[in-house]
Amino acid sequence: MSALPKAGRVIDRKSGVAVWRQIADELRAAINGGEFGGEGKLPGEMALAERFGVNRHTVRAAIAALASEGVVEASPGRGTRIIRNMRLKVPISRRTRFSSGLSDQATRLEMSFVSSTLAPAATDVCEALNLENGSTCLVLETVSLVDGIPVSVGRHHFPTPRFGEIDLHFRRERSITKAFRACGVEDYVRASTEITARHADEDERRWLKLAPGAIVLETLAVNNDLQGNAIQFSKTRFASDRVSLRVGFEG
Amino acid sequence: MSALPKAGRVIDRKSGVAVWRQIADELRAAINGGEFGGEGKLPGEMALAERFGVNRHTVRAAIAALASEGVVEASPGRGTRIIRNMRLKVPISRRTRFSSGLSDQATRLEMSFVSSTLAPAATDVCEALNLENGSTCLVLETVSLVDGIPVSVGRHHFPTPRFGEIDLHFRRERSITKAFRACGVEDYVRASTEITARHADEDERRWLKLAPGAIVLETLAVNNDLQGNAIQFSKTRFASDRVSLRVGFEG
DNA sequence: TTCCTTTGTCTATTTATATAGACATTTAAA
DNA sequence: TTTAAATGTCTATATAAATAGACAAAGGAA
Repeated sequence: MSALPKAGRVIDRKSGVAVWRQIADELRAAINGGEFGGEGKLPGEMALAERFGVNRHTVRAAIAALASEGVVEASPGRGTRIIRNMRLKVPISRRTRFSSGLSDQATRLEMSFVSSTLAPAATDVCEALNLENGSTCLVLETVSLVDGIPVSVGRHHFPTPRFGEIDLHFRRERSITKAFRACGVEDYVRASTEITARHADEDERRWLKLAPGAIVLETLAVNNDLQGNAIQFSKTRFASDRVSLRVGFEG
Repeated sequence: MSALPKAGRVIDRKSGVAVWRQIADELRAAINGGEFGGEGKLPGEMALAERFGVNRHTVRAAIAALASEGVVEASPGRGTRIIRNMRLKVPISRRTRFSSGLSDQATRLEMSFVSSTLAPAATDVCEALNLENGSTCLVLETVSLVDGIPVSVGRHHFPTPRFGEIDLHFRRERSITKAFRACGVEDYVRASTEITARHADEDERRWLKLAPGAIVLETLAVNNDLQGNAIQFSKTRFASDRVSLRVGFEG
């Protein structure tokens, strides 16, 4: 829609967002978009300052933020190298489990246990799971790491008494699919998923090691067993600059 | 995960995001989450200042930002009323068209024409549509309005020569489904969708009337005709605080 | 080596953000 | 009408962000 080439200044100075942070976000997006992929390093600070129409020191602040995220590494004389530039494609389809669709994109996949609680579920959870209002659910909280980098935090609700001890199985197996199997559920399918985006809150920033102001993609999903009973309600929040959600309808 | 009640201060002062903007985003999220739904108005400025641990003037800056977005309206003596608090649920399923899944949530649905262009398509578009690299596509740009509020901007690619004049049909019908029908496509299905989130750029802010720093949900979708030929590649960007994407697998 | 480029560090100045307090204005309720 | 509670508007001050310039230090290439 814009007639200008992308060299123009895309900085908004009345937004309540510091210029260095806007530049850091632009650069992160450009890196993830592969703009500097060939060389593997950023243009010089002076060149970036000219490109964004700001002072060199402002660019330095942006680069410092990216360096503290582990995205780039600067060294005098050599320039600023790009460390991480891939965005994981997370499949969202009728039958995808966490690990199966990712194994070709990463070498090390973990789903770690954070906590588990037995508590009455909120109204929306009960509705999603077709439970009577106030029913007790087992709530399991997890963090998923890909090659050691946290990509998502999940809060999973399971109806009791059927899955009242699924957390024990999960802690042993580190897999929800296997934990289900240990509870007698051979297979399950995704019934629905709702996706929103917003700024990460304090807890999400801590678990996902996100910079303040970062964005999370939140998915609300319901899984059914093969008899059509709702067996899991999950709220998963992905670090949006590390993933893209890939929705497929083939399965 | 946090043990504190939500009254605690969630403001990050080294984030590069102004405190008033953080508060505005928190309040918008709280409004959309229905926290003040019962009364239909915000707590007083002093109460909010105490809740966030900031000065009253900082809260005022946040409320001014929300007022300019049309989310709230303040008047002396009466307080700050909430104007808009609903988040549209946009269905993403195998067979959903823009208007069909939304008609029960809004009274007025429009899809307006912005521009159309005939041009060689980029590599990723050609791949998605199974075209030879550099093939010419018809590019249609649209804005979708729900009850007069813009919720998404779309850029749709159609292969030529088959759909070289679909823009004319769209301008007459204001519906992609009907425009397809005029081109001899009786029905079509969603083949894949990829979803990401990021900050809105200048053009998106203008078309969607978004505040600086706002978030958009971006979907990349491919539609096939019933013979399995890719006939449409669409990039749609939704104002994230006005919608949630509802993925369903029933159809 | 020498030269040039690149990042790192310092000082200084200007502008934007945030806090603090005082007081006016509007509205609804006692 | 009186009172209380709410937003609106001003002044003043402290802190953070951004700009500007100068020079040091490290790395790569001729």
